[in-house]
Amino acid sequence: MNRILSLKEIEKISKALGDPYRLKIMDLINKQKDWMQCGCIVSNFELAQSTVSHHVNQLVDADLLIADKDGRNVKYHVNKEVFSAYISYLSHFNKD
Amino acid sequence: MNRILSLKEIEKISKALGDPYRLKIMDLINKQKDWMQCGCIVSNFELAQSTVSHHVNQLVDADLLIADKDGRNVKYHVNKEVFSAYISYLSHFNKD
DNA sequence: TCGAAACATCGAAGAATATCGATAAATTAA
DNA sequence: TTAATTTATCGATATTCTTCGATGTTTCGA
Repeated sequence: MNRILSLKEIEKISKALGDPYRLKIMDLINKQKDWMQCGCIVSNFELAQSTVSHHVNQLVDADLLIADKDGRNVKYHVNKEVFSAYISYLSHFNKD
Repeated sequence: MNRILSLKEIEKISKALGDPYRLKIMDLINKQKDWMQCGCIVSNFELAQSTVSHHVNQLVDADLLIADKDGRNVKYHVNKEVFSAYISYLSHFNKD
């Protein structure tokens, strides 16, 4: 049922989460009911559009976000399955 | 009961886990029954002693490892409490 | 006391990442 | 078709990270 992540994927996910803006972007998208548009993210930070695009891309690359292209917009939502798998990996360090 | 981590701490932990060597070091220490000595870690990788020391320090800095100084040795063990708190934070992204 | 052992720290080189402005590509609206 | 909108990409620069060898510090053993 649960997807198993490789060490390389764990590394990529961790790296993606290791930045304050990316953490806040995740939070922002997670707070939305369904999805969130990229332009809306840009307006939340004092960063250039290209920089936000770069950050979001890293989150998509790490499979933490799923991008749905819709016309000229892109909508994002959190990949819960991957978070579960990540948590599952981390749980090894949690057990007695 | 569960410790609450700040965003800054979450970032630091994620960053600490975002490196293949550090992930393997965590694994190595976690597999030990009680604790692990630093020299033993060095012998597991093709890295200079100073580099391993640097990596281990980042893990200690992020509070993922607890260091017990014992004479001229240092013994490490996993900080399960912090892992619990980290997992607890990540669980926000996991809920429906 | 002196030398060896175990880690830490320092300084430097190279690699990777973050950030920006400019521009490109795709799509919608007029 | 043209102009505007949304996002992606590119090239450049600044910062941060990784890694090493050399050296420092502390502690143990002879």
